[in-house]
Amino acid sequence: MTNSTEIDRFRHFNRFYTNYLGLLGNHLYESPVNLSEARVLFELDRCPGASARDLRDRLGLDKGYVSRMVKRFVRQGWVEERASAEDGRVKELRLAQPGDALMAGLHRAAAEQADRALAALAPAERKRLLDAMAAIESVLSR
Amino acid sequence: MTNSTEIDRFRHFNRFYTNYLGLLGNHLYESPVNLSEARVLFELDRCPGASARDLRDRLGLDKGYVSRMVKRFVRQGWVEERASAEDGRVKELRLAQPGDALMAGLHRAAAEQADRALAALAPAERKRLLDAMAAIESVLSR
DNA sequence: CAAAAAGGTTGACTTTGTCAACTAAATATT
DNA sequence: AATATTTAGTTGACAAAGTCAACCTTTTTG
Repeated sequence: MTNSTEIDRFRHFNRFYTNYLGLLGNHLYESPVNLSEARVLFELDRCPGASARDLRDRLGLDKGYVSRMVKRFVRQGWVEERASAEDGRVKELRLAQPGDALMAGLHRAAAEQADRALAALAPAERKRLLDAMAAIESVLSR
Repeated sequence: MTNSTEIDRFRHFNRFYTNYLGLLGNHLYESPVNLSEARVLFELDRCPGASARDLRDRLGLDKGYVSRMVKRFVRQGWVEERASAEDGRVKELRLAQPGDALMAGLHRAAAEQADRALAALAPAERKRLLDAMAAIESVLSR
């Protein structure tokens, strides 16, 4: 059993950061996609050729939800699908050009927002923040 | 304009932690409340006597959504409301005993989950994680 | 080959969240 | 003091987000 103040600190941060991300995330408004959709597009940007299965595994989304989402993205021309050579059941998904453009816009908006958040900090604090983020990720990604 | 790799690092962490919280948050399943509801109850636990207005300000929720949520909580006996002495429009909200019990259960479940996450780490890593969390919170809460 | 498992689709549905119009109380304006 | 404006909360109607289970097809396993 972990020390209970450690548990409290851990939980406190998670609440804090849930709130913080909620504030940030609201700026995703005025975009044509919601958070889950943005995550899917982002994943396809990062991993062209991923399958719906990959997406739902990596992002923890529902089967039917992803299926419909992808279908809509294809209809909108953002994503294209092509049958996998190895497995006749799966479709490889990748961003089509309009999807790239959309992602570029999302990236730009997100970068501007990140910039605003970081620019408010003194250089030393910014370093402290980014080092701490790297530390967390390094500890938790195992 | 912030250094672009700083922006990338910041955004990278936010994506990473969104995923991480998503994984954690799914354990809130098998609970009778969803994330927003849990946040509201948590806030009432922390700040007895808060108004619906306080809740929607602090948590960024919709007026009508909060109103209905509170109404349901009252019906379920989790929350009690009493008219404010100073302002006839507002109702002071606080957890009733069954709400306290519910919160205790949520706290216990969340603590167990946190414990599982932390117990998987070596003491040195755990310290590194918690220090990093404290650093982030201290930098960002200004 | 037959049976079981896995990827994906679809219809029906629930949950979650939003919007705008409204009531009543408080505050500001003349 | 009377009127206008603003604010807390409520409500109906609705939209968005997400879930569930049945189903078809292809692949894998026994």
